[in-house]
Amino acid sequence: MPSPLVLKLAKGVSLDAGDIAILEELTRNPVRFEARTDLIVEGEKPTHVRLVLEGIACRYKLLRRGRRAIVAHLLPGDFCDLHVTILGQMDHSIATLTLCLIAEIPAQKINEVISSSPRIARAFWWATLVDEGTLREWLVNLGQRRGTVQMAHLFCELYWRLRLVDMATADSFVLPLTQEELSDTLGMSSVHANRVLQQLREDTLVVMQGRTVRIPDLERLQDFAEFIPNNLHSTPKTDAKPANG
Amino acid sequence: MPSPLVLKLAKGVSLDAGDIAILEELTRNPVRFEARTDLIVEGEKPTHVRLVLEGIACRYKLLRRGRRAIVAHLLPGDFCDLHVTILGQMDHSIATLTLCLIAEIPAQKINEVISSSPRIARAFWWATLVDEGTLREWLVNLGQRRGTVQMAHLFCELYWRLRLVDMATADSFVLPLTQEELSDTLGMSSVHANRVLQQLREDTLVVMQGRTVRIPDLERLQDFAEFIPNNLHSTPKTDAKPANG
DNA sequence: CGTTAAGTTGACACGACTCAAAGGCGGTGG
DNA sequence: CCACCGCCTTTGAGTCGTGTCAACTTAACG
Repeated sequence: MPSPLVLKLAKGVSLDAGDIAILEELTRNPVRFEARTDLIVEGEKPTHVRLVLEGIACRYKLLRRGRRAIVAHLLPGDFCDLHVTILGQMDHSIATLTLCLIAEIPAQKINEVISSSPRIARAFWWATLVDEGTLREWLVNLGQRRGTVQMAHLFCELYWRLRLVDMATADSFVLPLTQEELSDTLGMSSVHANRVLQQLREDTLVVMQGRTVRIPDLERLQDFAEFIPNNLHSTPKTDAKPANG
Repeated sequence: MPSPLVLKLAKGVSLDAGDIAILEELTRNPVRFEARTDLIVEGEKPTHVRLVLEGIACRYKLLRRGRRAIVAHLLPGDFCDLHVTILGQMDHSIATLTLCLIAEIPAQKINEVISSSPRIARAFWWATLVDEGTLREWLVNLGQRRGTVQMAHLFCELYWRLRLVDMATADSFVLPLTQEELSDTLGMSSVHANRVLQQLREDTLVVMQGRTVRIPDLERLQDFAEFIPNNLHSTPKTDAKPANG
């Protein structure tokens, strides 16, 4: 079974067998982290490049009055700090949200890999740009939409991103986040997150069974959420059929 | 007089005379664009790499109900679309806000420059990471703070970023943006932006004289705004004295 | 079966949006 | 030099979304 890194990068850049072998090699000997564990804390200087193989992690910042802002979700196949070694110190922290398997790759190893294959170098750039695009999408979401639409948009994004690494079925995915964690990413109170979720369920835009989120009508949810799949740069351009069902 | 690109990059990475000459070369023959002109529109595929030399531009997305979300301010020294040629198409548009001088650099030229000097390559990476950090900072600003604090935070950011390219004095800078443009970046109505500005002036956190913003007490404004200069990765680490007064 | 974390509910306060209209300011042309 | 015009800024009033506080219910786990 291919690593999520290969699954993801292959959707943006075409890789040959040699590239894939090199990438798989990077993900050997992952380290296991319990849920809610800091991987690196604001102010530290990262020494390794980290890569999520299993589970969900997040970038976050702590603010006054005990508030926490989650500024990114790190899913399988996502780098935590590719090239951040260039900056003096972390401007945010990274923590696991669920139980995670993380590959820890020496920064030097990354540089070797980049110079060994221009396709891999390109793939890493692509991943960086996709992350940046996601960040802009979040910015629009937080700035311009109200609670229910925000939450719906987040669900659409998670659906497609998880789908990209074969972690979602055609109409559902597992979401192991608490309402408080959702509220920290959308910048709303957890009470309001709860009410927003109730609203979405009442309108049957989503159906929640335990920790799995089912989307009865993806078109309808995406329309409600003003969600444009293209902006993730990794979703099908014309139809909604993913590469690996 | 050095180009803003050199001024900016030199604060993150040490460059030698040869690097500087190469960078200056990139900024020859800029093109002039009137205020409120689209440079590139969502969906297009960029052919050139653009660089702001004078004026202020922005990244933006158009949304339903005629709303516009500004997701980044592009100041002198900022790249518009470094490496975005890797992605299929633009997921946002770029437009000037004021009269601008823009350098248009063939993508191939960028690649040549990067391979000619590892220091320049590093400097470009650094700039990309700084942009990403700014994006995260905006995310926190939009998600977690209320109107007046948001606006104060934006002013702090603009102050330091303009200072970086010698476009701000010790306690003031020129802000040629309308209240509507400010409101589009902070995700609030222009009416509310107006009231928020009145509040800041009443508290003498800022003094506005025409288009110049004066900050009587930077410490006080930054404290009010929860602004942490370090997060721009380009401001002094310990004291608040900039490199070029 | 007790304990703890997560989810749910209600009441109230306030920030922010909307609509609508009036005032200021800088341009342009007569 | 003044009148006009358009764009930006400012104001007011009413509505609605969201935050806060506090208590209660449910689920998870040993």
